[in-house]
Amino acid sequence: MSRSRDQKPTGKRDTYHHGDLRRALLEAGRDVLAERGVDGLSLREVARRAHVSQAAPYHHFADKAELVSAIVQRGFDDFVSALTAGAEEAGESALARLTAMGLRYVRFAVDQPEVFRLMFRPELRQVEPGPAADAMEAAGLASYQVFRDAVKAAIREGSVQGQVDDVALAAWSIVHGLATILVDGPVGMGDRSPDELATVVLLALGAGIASGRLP
Amino acid sequence: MSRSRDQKPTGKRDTYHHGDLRRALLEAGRDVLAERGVDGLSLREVARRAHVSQAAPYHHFADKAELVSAIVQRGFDDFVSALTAGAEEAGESALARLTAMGLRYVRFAVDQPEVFRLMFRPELRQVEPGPAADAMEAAGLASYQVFRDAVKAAIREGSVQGQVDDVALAAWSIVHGLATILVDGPVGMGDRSPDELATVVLLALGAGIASGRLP
DNA sequence: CCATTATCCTAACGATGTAAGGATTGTAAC
DNA sequence: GTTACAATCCTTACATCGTTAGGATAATGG
Repeated sequence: MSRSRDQKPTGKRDTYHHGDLRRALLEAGRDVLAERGVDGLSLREVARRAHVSQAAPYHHFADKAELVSAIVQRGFDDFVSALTAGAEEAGESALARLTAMGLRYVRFAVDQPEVFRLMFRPELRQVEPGPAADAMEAAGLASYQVFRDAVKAAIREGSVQGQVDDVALAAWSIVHGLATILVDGPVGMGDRSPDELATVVLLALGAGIASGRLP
Repeated sequence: MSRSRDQKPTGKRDTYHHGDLRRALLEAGRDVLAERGVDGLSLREVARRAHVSQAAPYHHFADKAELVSAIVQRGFDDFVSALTAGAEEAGESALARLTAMGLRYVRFAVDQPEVFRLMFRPELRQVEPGPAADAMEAAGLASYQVFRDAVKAAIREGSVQGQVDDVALAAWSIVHGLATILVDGPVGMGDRSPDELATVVLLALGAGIASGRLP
């Protein structure tokens, strides 16, 4: 009743009368996800951490799916940021930029495995068709576009040969595959670091898409 | 009370007094999984389909996790069978056999997406340490070994160059990545068939691991 | 200042995973 | 064949979850 009145230490409160619950729920959701994994992510637990009742989230998210979808969107945003940041660090060479993106891709997965898993899990994308679904779809496509553009630049640069979509698919596949294996894989990778493994894999593919032997 | 007495049309009944519930539960579990996906897979629903009470499964599986783990084991068995069958069809060339396995890999994922997803989902592998966990671990490793052996043969044959583990990781990554993208992917693949896409991707990698440019 | 609307809470429903205790049936020893 | 034992199954119950309904409170617009 009056408890929710004296809980402003969380920070800003720019929206309506209590606090900006939406953002608080999102943050709490990300925390729970990172701590307890996908199965431990319950709406009630999130509400608990935000110090609100179990039904309060329904004023900001239609579903649990919509909360999850918001977390996923945020994940894709960070993902795209990481990829582009990696590319910019890499300098001018389009091939080097592409490789750097691959490295960041794998690192992102290893650093935030739970978010990464959620991002590529379709049953969680079964949110009611609407703005939430569209936004998540767009976020996913955006990250693919960043990757595809880098491939296109490398082809234009001449350091890579082949059809854009073919090369992009191959590059996306091998990087996504490694990331998935490192995160989910039943097979241990010895004591080699993710960066090391990513380099190995990218070199293998790089030799292929640079060799001009593609149809 | 007397209903469970006259339900023998399901087939064999070689175990204890009612029917061989364990097998029936496994089959029902696979059905539910294929029909309603991972989220629709509940122990109670499985029990319902087997015409037993909700608590009956606990005499054959300690957990829901143990049922799932059994389904996953079965999945890995079928998976290994599919891979080796593909290899045998491919003839003598070790490289051709490796490629054929890649194709089967992707096909398996597309044909049985729900099972495939479960197979590579670690939070479902969080079953209590014990025989069930060990069996599932072994099943996963077995499928990797089949793949790795094919890589080793191709290297011995001379059609592929590089360290076994490096090449195996690259090959597994690109194939697993494509499979995952086709099954989970946020990005549509146009109207090209999985087989077509798998060929493209495998060629890209093949050119790399055959080029001798690997470190 | 007042009505409207947004936000939040309490209470409840159905579904789920799981445990406890009792009933029933197959197996085995006599 | 009868009797004891163990395996199998059922009913009941509890905590948790997602979600809805109806009522309280506080911010906003006129």
